[in-house]
Amino acid sequence: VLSEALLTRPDFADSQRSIARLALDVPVDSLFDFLAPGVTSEDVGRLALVPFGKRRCVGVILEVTNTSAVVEEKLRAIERVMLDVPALSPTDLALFRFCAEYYHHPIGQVVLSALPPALRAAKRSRLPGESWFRLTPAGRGLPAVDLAKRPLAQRRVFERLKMGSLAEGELVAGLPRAGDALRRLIERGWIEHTAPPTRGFARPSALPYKLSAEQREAVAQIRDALGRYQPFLLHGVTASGKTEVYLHAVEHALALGRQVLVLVPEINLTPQLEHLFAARFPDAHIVSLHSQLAQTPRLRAWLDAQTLRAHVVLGTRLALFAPLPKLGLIVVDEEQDPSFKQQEGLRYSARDMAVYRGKLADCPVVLVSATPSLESWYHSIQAPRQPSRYVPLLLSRRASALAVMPTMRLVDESQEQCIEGISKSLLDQLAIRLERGEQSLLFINRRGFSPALLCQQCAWMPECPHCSARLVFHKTDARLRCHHCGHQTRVPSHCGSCGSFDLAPAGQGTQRIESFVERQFATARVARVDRDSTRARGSAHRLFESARRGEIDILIGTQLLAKGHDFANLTLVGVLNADAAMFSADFRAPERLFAQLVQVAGRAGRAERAGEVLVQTRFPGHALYASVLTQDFARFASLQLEERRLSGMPPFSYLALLRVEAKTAGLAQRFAAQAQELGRRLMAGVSLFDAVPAPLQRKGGWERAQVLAQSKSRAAMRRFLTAWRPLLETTAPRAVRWVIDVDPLEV
DNA sequence: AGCACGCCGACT
DNA sequence: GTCGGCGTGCTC
Repeated sequence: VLSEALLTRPDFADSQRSIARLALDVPVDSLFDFLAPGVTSEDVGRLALVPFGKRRCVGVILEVTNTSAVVEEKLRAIERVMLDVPALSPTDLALFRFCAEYYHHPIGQVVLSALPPALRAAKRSRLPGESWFRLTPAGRGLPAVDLAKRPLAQRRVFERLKMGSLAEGELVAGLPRAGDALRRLIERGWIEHTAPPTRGFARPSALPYKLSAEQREAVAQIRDALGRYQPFLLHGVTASGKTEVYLHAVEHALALGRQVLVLVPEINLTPQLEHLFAARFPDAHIVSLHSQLAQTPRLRAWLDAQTLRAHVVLGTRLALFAPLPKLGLIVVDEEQDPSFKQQEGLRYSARDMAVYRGKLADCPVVLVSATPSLESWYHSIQAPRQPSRYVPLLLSRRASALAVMPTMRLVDESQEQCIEGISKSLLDQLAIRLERGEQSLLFINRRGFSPALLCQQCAWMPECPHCSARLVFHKTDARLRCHHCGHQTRVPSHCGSCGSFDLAPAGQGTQRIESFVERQFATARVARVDRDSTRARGSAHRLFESARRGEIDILIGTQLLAKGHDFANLTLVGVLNADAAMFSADFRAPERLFAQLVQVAGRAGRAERAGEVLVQTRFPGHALYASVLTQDFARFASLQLEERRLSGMPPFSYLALLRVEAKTAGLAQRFAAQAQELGRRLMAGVSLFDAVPAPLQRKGGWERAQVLAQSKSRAAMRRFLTAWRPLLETTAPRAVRWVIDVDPLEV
């Protein structure tokens, strides 16, 4: 009787075996169990190669147990634990878990999307860079006689490691078949991988930087917070020296032997910032991480971060997931920038997750902006005893006494003569700058020649066959392009509706402004900066450099141009289509316009010459412009917050958006409506808006609908989504694609 | 997501 | 009689 009972007790039967639970890149919110002989809880966080269906996948070991709910026959064995890659730390895993839970995204996809693509690919050759090795305790205690029996290469490796840990290169120098020797020694448990010794830093070699009183105060507060969790909102007008403040903070963190993570919105900004960091911290190893990096350098940077070789990781939102065992400071520059929110797959906000990561790592998180998001701003103005409070750090003046704020002026388009969308006042000012040998910038957030082609007879306009959008006319290569799906065609010779040959471009884009300006100012050196002109790798950098050297008189471009770049000789900025934001249904449009205008205005007059900004508008009386003109963010923010409070929008509520896509509008709409109905029955402190077509109803051949959920309580929203999602999973027809977007940017 | 299985229309 | 369409279901 006893033996029977023992045999049927699963935990007894299982106590001898080891089962690893892995995160795999499948859209299922569960872990997968594998037989894993010899794997212990020490291996949690390691990557492993497993057979999965007909495939073979890389997964991450998240748990090690000895029981499984899966029937015995189904369990398969791990093929190999990847011991050459260090394990992800418990803190890294905690971040992934939180991310999966908060964004209601499958854990496996969160974990795997955080890994560099080179590690995700199952078939992988040697890791780049150098591994470091050391003797294990068993190796140190190894009797000399045992060693004497080993082949020569193994003995030599062993001898070399007696002196301390070594990089692979030095370890195997001059040894034949050294790879085998290393493997054998690892198998015997005599040597193991280890982290390379951390390099110490010399103090920054550059001259001491003179900080203003405000800057010093800001640095002091961040420095005092090193070693504990504390978010800051570093808010300063453009050119107030925000970068200098966080560089000082970085210096303090490095001096304590901590690693630093710096997130920036644009790939374009990383080389510039990398140079700045390299110059300031010559002894620190600075790596950058962004999606344009080739696989091998990206893997290398990632491993450098994980093995403590890198002191500073600088990158775009994906750098948030870089493993940093000694993380001591996080900086999010231009924290309001929409590019911190990923718009497909795992729809995470790198800024919000950075704050959580700071909590996990017990370190300060510095959000930096001249025009903070209203969410961050609201956190920073709440009563000091509020636990969620971000400590405000204010820089109210430009750093150089000589650099005055640019003046802003509205130009009423309805009162002025405009040629090709440019007013007489702006043309006059451009002429003046040319005469003085100063640079100008024309900002128009629309690439192409004109946003539409218009039949002069019947007002027909070519539209994208896959999207509910007009095709944009690109004159340089005589094509019509869809800016939403990439579809393109030749320019039609005649109207698709009435057959007339009288088709004309309607409205202005960067190309049209460029050609007009070139005609108007024949001697001026004109350059256009948009996604089309900077497609080739490095071309953006070359354009900016050439502008910086003063080889360009008039820059014309989209928001690519608005960010971060300093042109000392630039004294005039013209803004051409600011009004577009007024027609947007999105409740964040004013906030974005304000940020964009302040940002682009910040390009003017960064040195001693005063800058001037002309904003062309048809609505000069609009309330929004009153606060833009003063560039008074606090005033703008308090007006906006009042509106948000009245409308119950964030930061006074939390939003989640169910986005539905299907091949027919009916199907998308039906599922959205059904989802709303299902949700309505669960409701607990969450209100659901009616299912509606998405702002861009058709995109890339998919019809889109959406349901907005709103709640006063973040916890209630989380509970609601947790209950709603399984209902959607079981009821969604296969022809429907759907995703829950938590804290959506545009609704 | 992949990748199989499976059950109905046009082809050697 | 087979090739292949994509609907349905599973992967430890």
